[in-house]
Amino acid sequence: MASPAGTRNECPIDAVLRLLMGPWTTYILYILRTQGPRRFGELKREVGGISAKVLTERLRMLEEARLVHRDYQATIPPQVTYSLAPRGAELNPMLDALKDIALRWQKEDSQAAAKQAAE
Amino acid sequence: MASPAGTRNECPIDAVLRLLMGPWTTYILYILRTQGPRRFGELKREVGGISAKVLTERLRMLEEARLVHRDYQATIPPQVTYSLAPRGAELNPMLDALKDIALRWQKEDSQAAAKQAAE
DNA sequence: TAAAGTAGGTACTTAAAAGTAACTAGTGCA
DNA sequence: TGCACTAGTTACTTTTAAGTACCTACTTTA
Repeated sequence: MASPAGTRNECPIDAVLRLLMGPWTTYILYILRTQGPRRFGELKREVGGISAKVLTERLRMLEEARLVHRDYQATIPPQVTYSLAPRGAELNPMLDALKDIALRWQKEDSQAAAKQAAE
Repeated sequence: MASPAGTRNECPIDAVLRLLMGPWTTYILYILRTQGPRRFGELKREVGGISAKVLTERLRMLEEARLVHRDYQATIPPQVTYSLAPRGAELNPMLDALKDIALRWQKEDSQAAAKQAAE
């Protein structure tokens, strides 16, 4: 990935998009947003299909970016709970706006496809 | 990329994010948004560092998603002009909101880093 | 005559990301 | 006794995306 200095490397929009882009990421945030705090195992089951490795990677990245908060209880067995941090909640209006657009486009496209099929 | 059916494959937010996520994509849209319609070669020079292959890929993808409009004039040499389509403009409020958040976080983080260094 | 510009396409290589499987420690349970 | 549970980690393999380099046809310009 060349991306010479002075172009997109310093673009703050890209920095945020890079957090959201990988597979599963928005889905993880969606679950924490709508279902509330979740433990590692619950999250893994609810996301469905994600490996422990990738889930850990995503959570570590989101934690480092302070979108998600990690609460570790050193009980036996250990209990780790993830929740949406304030910064994660700041994304909500943006994600809602994005969802509106995405749903509208999806609807438009399926209507166009149906019209196409009827002709 | 496993992503079993019924999870993120059908998530419309992910469908839109997948359009924006690759390197260069938001930068291409940014140029069309702020500088207006641009020809292929101009775009390539202004993005700076992108290869013709990847620029073509991105433009084809954005065209297929109807975010960008491609105007081909079969002159010699051919003249191809790309412009932001209505759908591309629909993203503007969302991208502006994202930019606000991204700039705020960047500022917060650099202030925190400066404070850290001063201690 | 040869280079440069037009808008790409094609083949090949490389690097990053994702997936898979096995492993950890300590306890509860059958 | 041995498996399952907790929340991961590690090593290895595969897939995907991106980068590099070279090619096209036709014209203008030096």
